[in-house]
Amino acid sequence: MRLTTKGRFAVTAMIDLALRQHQGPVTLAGISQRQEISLSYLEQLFGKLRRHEIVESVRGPGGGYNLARRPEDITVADIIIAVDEPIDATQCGGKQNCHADGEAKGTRCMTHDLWATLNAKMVDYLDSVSLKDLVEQQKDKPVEPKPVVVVQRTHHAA
Amino acid sequence: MRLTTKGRFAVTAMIDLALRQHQGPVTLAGISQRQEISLSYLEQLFGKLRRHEIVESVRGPGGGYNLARRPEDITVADIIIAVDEPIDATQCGGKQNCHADGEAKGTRCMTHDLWATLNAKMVDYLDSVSLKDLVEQQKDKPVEPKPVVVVQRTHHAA
DNA sequence: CAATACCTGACGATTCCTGTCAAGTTTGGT
DNA sequence: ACCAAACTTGACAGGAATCGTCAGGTATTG
Repeated sequence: MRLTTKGRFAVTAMIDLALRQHQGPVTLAGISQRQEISLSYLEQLFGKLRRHEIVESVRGPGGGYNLARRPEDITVADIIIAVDEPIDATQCGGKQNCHADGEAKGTRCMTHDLWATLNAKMVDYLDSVSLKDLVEQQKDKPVEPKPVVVVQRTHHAA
Repeated sequence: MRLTTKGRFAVTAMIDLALRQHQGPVTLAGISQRQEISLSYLEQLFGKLRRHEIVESVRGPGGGYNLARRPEDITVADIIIAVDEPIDATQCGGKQNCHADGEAKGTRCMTHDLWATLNAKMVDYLDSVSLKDLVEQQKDKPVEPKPVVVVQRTHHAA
């Protein structure tokens, strides 16, 4: 799983959509204005989200996008995977020399397990966060001035 | 924290280095051949790793790179941060409109917490894995008799 | 007709990865 | 001791891919 700004934009847009969808279809133009994301980029993103059946579109005046599922059934992982699509496995996914012989036997695919585990952890976490969580979290603390917390070197308590 | 193939290459190379450094300095040419990473790219990567004092260089014939610290004191997070350097905070790190006012008050920096938390989780995990762990993990199960997965000759693209 | 989704193409900017060349350091011959 | 060669790092240039935007069009529906 790749983690870039693309996924961040998609999640941001989806949160905006989730916040407003009770008012009927939400237009991309509105999201564009509120979140300061270019309309063209949103179109690309929502094209992918629609094809992954995360959102549904309504055409014509008064149209826009709706969530295709309940907010609690849409996770951050769903969104990121939808827009980042070309996930490669672990460098050796298709290559035949992953556990191949040769002098580099041990070293060739050493990173396979590492990335697989890392990827699993990330997906695991992102899949545990739903749109509903994000929306509610936002409502709980609207604009709280919180001190910058530096999370560092803590032993992972997964 | 960004997660791209760049970090993966760096970690792969560092594992190769960790495995061989007891034989003296390890050349990038060797790593390039064994791990199939272009020499030029390795040079750039190790330039950053050296400036971050993760590796040390020895010039001249017989030269190469050594770990600057013990394997157990070098984490995957160190490596990825070294080569990916331009970590942005969370989109609003430097912007003043993170918790700014305006009509989009609630939605503007909604993703701040999400990405901050995600980032912390990732760094947390990556920081819990040292080079020593990776090397030992590899030695534990050298070539486990795992069922050969289907060798699909898809586009060899990454 | 107007508003909206939806598609295509093109574009600058940034990043990814490779190729080539210059500079430094040790080795070995003379 | 000296010079040339071999080996290595270090730095610059450039193509390839991606990122994000812009402009234009078509289709659908109120």
